[in-house]
Amino acid sequence: MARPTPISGFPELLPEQRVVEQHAIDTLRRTFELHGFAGIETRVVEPLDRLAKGGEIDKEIYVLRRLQADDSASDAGLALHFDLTVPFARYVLENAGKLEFPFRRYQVQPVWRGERPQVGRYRQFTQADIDIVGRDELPFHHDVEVMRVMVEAISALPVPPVSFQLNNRKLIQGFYRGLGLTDLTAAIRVIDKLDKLAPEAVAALLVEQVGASEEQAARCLELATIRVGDTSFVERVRALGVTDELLDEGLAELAAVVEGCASAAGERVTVEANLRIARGLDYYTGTVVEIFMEGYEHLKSVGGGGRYDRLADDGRNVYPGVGVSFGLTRTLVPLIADGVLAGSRKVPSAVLVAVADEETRPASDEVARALRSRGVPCEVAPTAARFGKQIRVAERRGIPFVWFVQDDGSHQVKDIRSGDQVAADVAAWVPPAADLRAGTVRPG
RNA sequence: GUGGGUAUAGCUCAGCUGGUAGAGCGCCGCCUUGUGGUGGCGGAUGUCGCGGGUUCGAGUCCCGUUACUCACCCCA
Repeated sequence: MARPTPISGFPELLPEQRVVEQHAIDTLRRTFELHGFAGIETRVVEPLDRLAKGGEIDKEIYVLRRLQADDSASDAGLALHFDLTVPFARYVLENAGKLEFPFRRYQVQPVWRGERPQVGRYRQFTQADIDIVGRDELPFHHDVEVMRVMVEAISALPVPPVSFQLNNRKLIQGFYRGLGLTDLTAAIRVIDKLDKLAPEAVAALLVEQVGASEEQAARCLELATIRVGDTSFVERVRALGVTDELLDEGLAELAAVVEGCASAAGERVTVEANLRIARGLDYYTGTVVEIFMEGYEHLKSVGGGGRYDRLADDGRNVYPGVGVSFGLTRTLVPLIADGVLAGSRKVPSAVLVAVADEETRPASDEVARALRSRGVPCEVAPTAARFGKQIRVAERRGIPFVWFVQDDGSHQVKDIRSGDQVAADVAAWVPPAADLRAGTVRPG
């Protein structure tokens, strides 16, 4: 059979690359759990009518169908989830009686979208989400909290610096209302084009499509170009002379989030108020965030999220939520491809136990057993080849140590990077902590 | 969904106006008979994406097809 070819948009990693992803997941999980977020995993399918809400994303949904399905099949109308928020909202409703609110959870799972793949854009990709959801109400301080947790989580990853660009929908909405603009959605859509169009062109569109006066359009642009790393945006917005209650509320909230995240931020993660960030999705009602990675701005955001006052609604209760999503695949796959990140070795083993000849393989097996009993990952040489070849087996796999059982029954362990070989006690030897497990390295 | 590019060894690629396929790296062996890496010598490997056409002859030209890839759209 001819060699199979990859399927575009469905990335697969080699073992030494998977190490990077696994390490990132472990790191995120540690931070999430430190903050009391519970891990859940939802099924990968949802009823199609729950996923399809009339958005453009609809046509990107993969539906599930049995090859021999007839119309009455019970799996008719199932589809793969395209994010983790919709399944989570459903999960909350389904288990509302068994969950404690406010409920905080993290979730790291693949999602599927039938888009045309490109760099950083896949049809199957893994997201890491954290959300906090309340019943009927969710105090604002959770907005600050959830952003802080993600700032901390990403800070612990060995990725290039990332930037949290924060805004608040109340601020935008209040500003536009105070300005006298009515079609908020249209205005946001036009402002979003600042990426591609010159400010003058955007202003023209505001006049044409949103019905703004030239004066109003100018004000909108002034707002949209405010971008600062502290709370000084409050004064700058006020200076624009628009007054509105909702605007005040939005300003206060955004200031609180920016300030709250500042102490968690550092060299690896910066936080800014960027008043042109809106996010396309309609369900955001307050805090919004988009995350960008330095040197990888062409990927667009590597994460995003915000506040949604109606995450879920069962008719009796509403469940407001606030959350952030981090695109693991989008972040990691390009970094791995560029050689920015790599696995430290191809196998978990820290030690290869050499085999002198097949008659003494049991002695080598015994060494491995002893090492494993102390938590040292190791494997026994596949063949009793010349020692030079056995060392090469280790070298190819990136295994740092080779263990030899001498003819007289004594033991030696060799660090094949330095060539140093020393006597070792099979009942006590452990590798340096840095060599114990495969990890992520930055070759560049 | 729309438009462009590409497809040759494990990898990166060369192969001119058509004449039975190459390099570098990697891999294997030996120099080196129980200790790798450097060096020297030797060696193996391809349905040239797939199908059809033109031709005495196609990796090369034409048509089709599939896959990958880039851009638009949109998003993590």
